[in-house]
Amino acid sequence: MDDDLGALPPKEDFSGWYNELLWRAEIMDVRYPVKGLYVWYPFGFALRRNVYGELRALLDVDHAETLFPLLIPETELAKEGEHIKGFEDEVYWVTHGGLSPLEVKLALRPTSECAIYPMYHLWVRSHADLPLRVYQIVNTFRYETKHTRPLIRLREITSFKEAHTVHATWEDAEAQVHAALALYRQFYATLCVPVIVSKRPDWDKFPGADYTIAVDTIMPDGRTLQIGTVHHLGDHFSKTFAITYEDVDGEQQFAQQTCYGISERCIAALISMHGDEKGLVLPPAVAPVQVVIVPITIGKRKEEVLVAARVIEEELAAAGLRVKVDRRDLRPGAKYYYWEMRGVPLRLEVGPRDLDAGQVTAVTRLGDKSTVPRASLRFGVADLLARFTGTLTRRGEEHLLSHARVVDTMEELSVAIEKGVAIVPWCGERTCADFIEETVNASVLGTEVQAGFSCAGGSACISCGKPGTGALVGRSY
RNA sequence: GGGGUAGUAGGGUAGCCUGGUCCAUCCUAGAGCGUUUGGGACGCUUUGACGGCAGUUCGAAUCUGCCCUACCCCA
Repeated sequence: MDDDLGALPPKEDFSGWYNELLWRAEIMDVRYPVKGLYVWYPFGFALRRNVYGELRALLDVDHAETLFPLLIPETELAKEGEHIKGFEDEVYWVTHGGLSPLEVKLALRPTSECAIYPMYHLWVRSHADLPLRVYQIVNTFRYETKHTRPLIRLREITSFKEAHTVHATWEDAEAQVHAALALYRQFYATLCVPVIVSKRPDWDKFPGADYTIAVDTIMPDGRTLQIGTVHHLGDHFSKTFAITYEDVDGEQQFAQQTCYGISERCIAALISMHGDEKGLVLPPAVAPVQVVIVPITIGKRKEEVLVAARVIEEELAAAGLRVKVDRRDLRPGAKYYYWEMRGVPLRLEVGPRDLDAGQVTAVTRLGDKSTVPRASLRFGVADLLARFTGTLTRRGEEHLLSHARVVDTMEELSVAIEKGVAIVPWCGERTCADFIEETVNASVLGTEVQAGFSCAGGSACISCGKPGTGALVGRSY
């Protein structure tokens, strides 16, 4: 009766749309009986594997993957005062082994500095050991008290990629900060997710860092989502954990460090940026299924069509594509909706009419329909996928542009903040930031803003009128 | 952090005030059989639940207490 029964809630209702999409597309099952912990469905996990595969490939060029323990003794965690202050409210503690109380409580890592740096103390001996670049992909735990949300605010972050580097000089470490940012830009480019990079205000930096640079994106409702951070740690932790090296002159020096991380929020961003009311829309680079073949089997020619579909599957698989023939006993239309929900970039339809015409019908996830000659199918498919990626990138950039404004009055800022982010001149003083935040009910997210649009604005601080520079203001998740 | 609303089968709902014929109902839900297949097929058969724990009671989805979970609003 009602043709729209299968559609998702409108994307304007972002919360409803997001929650329903996560289970309808089989990304996360939110029914696990502990608050803030969720289950990856196999399909969601396949997506996760592809996304993190891209991240690994970028890191593996000059980082080594490793794995440190989940448990951190209280004695190590408490060493760095500023750091522990930033996390003490949200640490989970292991207090017992069986029925016996532990002599030293063990923390479930909220992040791994205090697990890794005691070992760096042992590993780093000489300038020849530097730079040291290591990363791991692990789960971390934070006792979140605000509303938890799958992939966005979790008590168990299941997919935290954290890199920890050690360098001889502060400048070397700063160069690593820039290298890490370049790497993250490249990562998000493969996901077709546009980003805004900015330097967090001093009061919002990572506990124990010299400074923090963050990567944000803009969600469909205009709120920002922090999807990556890069921290220059200076010698803050190396002094605490005695990470020293012998320089060329034989002198002991404190090392300079950085760390930077990305969590499964990258998948929340990916899903939210591209999805629509039919479901996921995935870039070919990470789609678990890149091409789905739907055989149109009618009556007597059923076998012939199935054979043709299998041959196409083998041909495309041999070309390195993730391809699947949907042989289930369902109407073709039901299969179209099924794969659209799961974001498959390209659907190929093979039926008697296509066989007779020596072609294959191709429909992209965004609904562009064409026919590809059977003889040059490989190239036709590769071309369609490449164009599809280009379209997603362009759409993403347009979304970012249409939700960002450069303004220089409080009135304009109030208006802009209703729909997205704004760049406003700010003098850098905390009191002015507080005033801005209270006036428009948003946050001053950062300075030295880099995005795919001009960030030049007036220079008189929007609050006090003194000289200022462009600051990013928005409401964040 | 403060306030609200709600948890009934895979999903959506009714029932709750007023405890008892309640075998509740709908669905792109599951299983089976058959006919089908160029945008969500149809018929028949069938499966399955009262968030958890305790209490009141002859009897609890319904009343009481605690806990868990989810969603919304405000800071």
